[in-house]
Amino acid sequence: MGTKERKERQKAEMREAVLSAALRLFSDQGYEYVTMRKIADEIEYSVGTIYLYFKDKDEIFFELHKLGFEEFYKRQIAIQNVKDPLQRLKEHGLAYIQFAIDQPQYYDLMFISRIPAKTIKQKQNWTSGDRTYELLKLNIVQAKEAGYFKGVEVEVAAFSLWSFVHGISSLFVRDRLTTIPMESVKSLIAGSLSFLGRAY
Amino acid sequence: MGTKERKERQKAEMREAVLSAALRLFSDQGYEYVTMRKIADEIEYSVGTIYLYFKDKDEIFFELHKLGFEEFYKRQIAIQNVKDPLQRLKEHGLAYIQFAIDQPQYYDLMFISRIPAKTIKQKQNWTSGDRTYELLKLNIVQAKEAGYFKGVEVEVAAFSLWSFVHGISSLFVRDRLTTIPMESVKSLIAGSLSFLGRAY
DNA sequence: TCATTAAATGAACACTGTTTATATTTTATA
DNA sequence: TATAAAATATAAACAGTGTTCATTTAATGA
Repeated sequence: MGTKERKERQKAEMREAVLSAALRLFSDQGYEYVTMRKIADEIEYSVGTIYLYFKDKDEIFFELHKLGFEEFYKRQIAIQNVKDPLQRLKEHGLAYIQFAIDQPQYYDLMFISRIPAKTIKQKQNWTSGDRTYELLKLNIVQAKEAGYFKGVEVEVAAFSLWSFVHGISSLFVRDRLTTIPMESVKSLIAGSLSFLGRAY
Repeated sequence: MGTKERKERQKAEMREAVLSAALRLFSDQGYEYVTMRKIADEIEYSVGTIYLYFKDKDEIFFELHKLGFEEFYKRQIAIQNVKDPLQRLKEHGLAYIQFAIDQPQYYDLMFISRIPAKTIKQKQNWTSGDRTYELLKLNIVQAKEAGYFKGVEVEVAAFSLWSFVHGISSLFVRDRLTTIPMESVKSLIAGSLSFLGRAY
């Protein structure tokens, strides 16, 4: 009598197949090149079928969004073994920017793309993002305990650091640094992180 | 025999009308809501006519891009009368962010929107942007002369400051700060600029 | 076996930017 | 001034987009 369970499993598999196809297209060419018909072709189903498993394209968008944040969080956690609080904070920033460089499409989706109006209201969606932000704040608190960030509120420091790395990342991802050769960009980024360190 | 001149004037007027309609739609709803047909409706011509005056939609995009940079540059210049080099630099940053808050659609177009592939190669396009960047570097040099930014390369400082204000601006423009009430955002921005000042 | 339910389809809708054959208007010349 | 030539404007068409829906096909349980 496990037909119900099997059906649910099949439904999950179908969703998985759609997402995996979307991800494949997405990683290759970026989000705007992912069309419903291309996904349908990829999984060898008709367009209409996708709409039996996903409300609309935005729902697929949001699932990718979630996947991106999971990968992102993993990378940030991996940095937590660095002992020195200051060094850890720097690695944190570096890992942030490196993610944007390695996975520009994901970074775009997560931090730059216009968020569908419907999605905004669901706060729950951002928990994966909040998680990393909490991690950043924790690292700042620990740096404070080690004597840094004297007289700076944690909220202000966190906002500043986020803005900074996001600024660099988004300029890179949206091709505003193309006049600068890639090598120079790397040394500029390194220099900038050092410069920001003076404010700690 | 002034028919040639008149024709040229009429051509310019038509381009002007198209741009002004595009700008109107654009300022109201943002770039993605500007369609060729809506522009045509607005100026009471058929769609095809627009293509006699503009190669494609990107050309209209780029004209708006230029207009935005002009307004942007004006604002930056207006700040140059501030005497104290440090204060001037801060006002510079504030003016930058304020532009993004006042004219989010323009800011988006200038610093966030994907640049059409064709446009990238025309370096000349970015002169208006370069102009402001040169102004920033000049202000940094002058701050250096006043004893700030010791041991920091001008290029690094300029890149850092730009990344910072762009980070804030683009998070704001692309709705990544919606969980924070607007009042808090303002004080966060003020706090951040002060925090960054510690690195000077 | 067969009626009922679920799943999949492909055509259609309304929209997008762009092209093009056709029609209209303006210009210059005979 | 009449007319051929050139410039300008138009509407329809093309290929693409996300989405919907009547219809067909497949799976289910009595």
